[in-house]
Amino acid sequence: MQKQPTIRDVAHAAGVSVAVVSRVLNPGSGPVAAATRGRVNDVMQTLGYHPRTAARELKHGPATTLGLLLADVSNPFFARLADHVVQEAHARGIQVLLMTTQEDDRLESERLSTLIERRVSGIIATPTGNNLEIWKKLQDMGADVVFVDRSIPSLPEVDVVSINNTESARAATALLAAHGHRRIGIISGPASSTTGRDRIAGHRQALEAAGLDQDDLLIRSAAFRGAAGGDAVTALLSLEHPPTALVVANTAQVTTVLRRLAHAGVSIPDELSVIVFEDSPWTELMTPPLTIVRQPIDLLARHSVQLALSNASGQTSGKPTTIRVEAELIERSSVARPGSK
Amino acid sequence: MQKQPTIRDVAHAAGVSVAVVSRVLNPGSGPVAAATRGRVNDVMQTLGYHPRTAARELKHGPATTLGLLLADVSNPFFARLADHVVQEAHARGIQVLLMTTQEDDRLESERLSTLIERRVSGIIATPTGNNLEIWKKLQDMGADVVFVDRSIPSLPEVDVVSINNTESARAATALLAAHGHRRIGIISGPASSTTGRDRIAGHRQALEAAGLDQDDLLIRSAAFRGAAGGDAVTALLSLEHPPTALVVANTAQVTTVLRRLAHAGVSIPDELSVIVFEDSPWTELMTPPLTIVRQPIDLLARHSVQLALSNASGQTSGKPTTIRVEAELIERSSVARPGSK
DNA sequence: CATAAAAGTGTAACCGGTTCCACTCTGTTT
DNA sequence: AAACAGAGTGGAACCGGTTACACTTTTATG
Repeated sequence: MQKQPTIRDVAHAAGVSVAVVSRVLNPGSGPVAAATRGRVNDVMQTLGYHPRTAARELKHGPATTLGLLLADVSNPFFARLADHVVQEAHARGIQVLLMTTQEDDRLESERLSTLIERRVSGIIATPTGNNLEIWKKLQDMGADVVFVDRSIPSLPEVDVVSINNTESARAATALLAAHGHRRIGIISGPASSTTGRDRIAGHRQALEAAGLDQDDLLIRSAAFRGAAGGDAVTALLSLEHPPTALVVANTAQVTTVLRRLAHAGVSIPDELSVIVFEDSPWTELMTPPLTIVRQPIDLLARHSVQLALSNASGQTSGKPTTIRVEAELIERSSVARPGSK
Repeated sequence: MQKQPTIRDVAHAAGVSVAVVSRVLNPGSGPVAAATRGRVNDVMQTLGYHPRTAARELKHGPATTLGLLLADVSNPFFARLADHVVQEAHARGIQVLLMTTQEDDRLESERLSTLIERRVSGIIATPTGNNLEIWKKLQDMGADVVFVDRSIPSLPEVDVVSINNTESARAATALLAAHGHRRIGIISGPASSTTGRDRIAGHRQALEAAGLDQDDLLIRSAAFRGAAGGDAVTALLSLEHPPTALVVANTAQVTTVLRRLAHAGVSIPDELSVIVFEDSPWTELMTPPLTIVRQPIDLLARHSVQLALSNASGQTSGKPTTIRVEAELIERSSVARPGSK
């Protein structure tokens, strides 16, 4: 990497002071004669000058970088979220530092340290649920943290953008109940996650509204990573009274669940009706096409970026904002009446 | 964001000079008495001190940030690539600035400017194919550019990591030929992309080796974005002599192709044998499970990061490196003998 | 025990921008 | 004609780290 020209090189070559060059660089920061501006611009062009972000950021904090801290990006849900966040940020001239936690507390805390050292203007994160002290510290430092998808109840001061998990799960289970199912299973996220808990709560609401028994054996919490979804399926199928319908409310485990069902030779929807929380184009290509809960990822992203940046620009309303967007239940063909087997 | 403590605050509180604090911060940069080190560390702890990356980067270039410039991250292929790149980078203490081009030259050039201004230590990119001058300039600046997945032939000086596209497509088409297919179609990426061209070349090699006619009507180039894949399917199906087998060599268009086939009521593999370049878990869940070409994304990522960083550390071998990893053809059930209809 | 070598520490310059303030030079107002 | 506003510019301090160098104190060596 050979030496790049600095602002002083440009100033010298253009026969002006660095202050003038800086003003050319930041229109509105002071007056510059049109002729001078032209000359400076020409020099910058021929010298191939690019101002260094690092130097600029030394003065003021970087209002130009956003930290995006996700569990992982292999999961298409997070991938699409990342894509939209990046686009929203770029549209505002902001760059995104992407980090992943692999759902691991220790990694999460390391990533957070890095973000603190970078003095990023905002952080959008799917928290693992631990590292409470660090999140609190970040808040005290005045960092603009937004939790997306999940949240941490013991940190009520943080802005949150998520889908209405309770309602989505309620609607899914209600649909199955309406088809006449009386034993409806659910495989949700870990109980330590708000998404996991909220979806189970919604499920229970629907059961109660339909006047159905609440059999805790039909409620399974599976970790986000690994093959926990498959194991939950096996457990459900080997029950004395297995479910006739299943809500897969853990997006990260949908494919492992379906694989296990296929291996077990369970036919959908004849033997088992299925609704999945997942919006991949593949769900429609399955045989039968799957009934899904679609999460409006673009909205999640837009609101998150907006919150992270509006806070940064000092519009601290004081109260933390919680935005809950509605998911959409899309009926296809994986739900039928029970007992058609 | 309230005022954060600086190195001078720490120095003052610990009763030492900033030089000592800096040495504590960077072990190996000079001697510090054990007692002093302890005291300084304690002070940093209680003050909640975090050194600012921006200040550190002012001195030397940032050997700590990598630019990752992808088409988009909605595409699971790029998403998994991003995931692995981030993990590899984190393992080396490097952060990743994620940017997307949406396959748009103008956006690409904007992103590149940003990366130049940040003086990132390396760039891993899937180039759109344009912006030749900027890439060249980056090279002249001594930036460490690595093209991954695709490349630009007129920039032979850049390191490239990709799969062996020609061989992968050849193997796919050869498998279909071995099953007795004589009219084999291919839907590949745009002719402007190396992946698109190379896969078509491999396809032609296989046809020739099998002694089959080369009917250009069976060779379709579809853009990466939009629904071009579906349209290509329609075109192929409405041919006077439609193909009996199809290679979908454009990962971004696999689902649009399959959707169109489903809508057209084409049954796989009875009416049409299919091989897709795609490694989603969903391919195995389809009816029938799809025969696929699996791309070793982890290897692509590992090699890219390695190249981007090894160059950065001054091990410029002089000659550009090209690493080609082999894809794996995984036979499942979407290929059968023709005419079983 | 003399003396060289090494350990421990502090001062100040530097990285490359931004910005406050002083200054000059027009053109305008009374 | 004096007073003044404001455009245009430059000098120098500053942001928060790193580091070359000078200096003092220990420790090792013959």
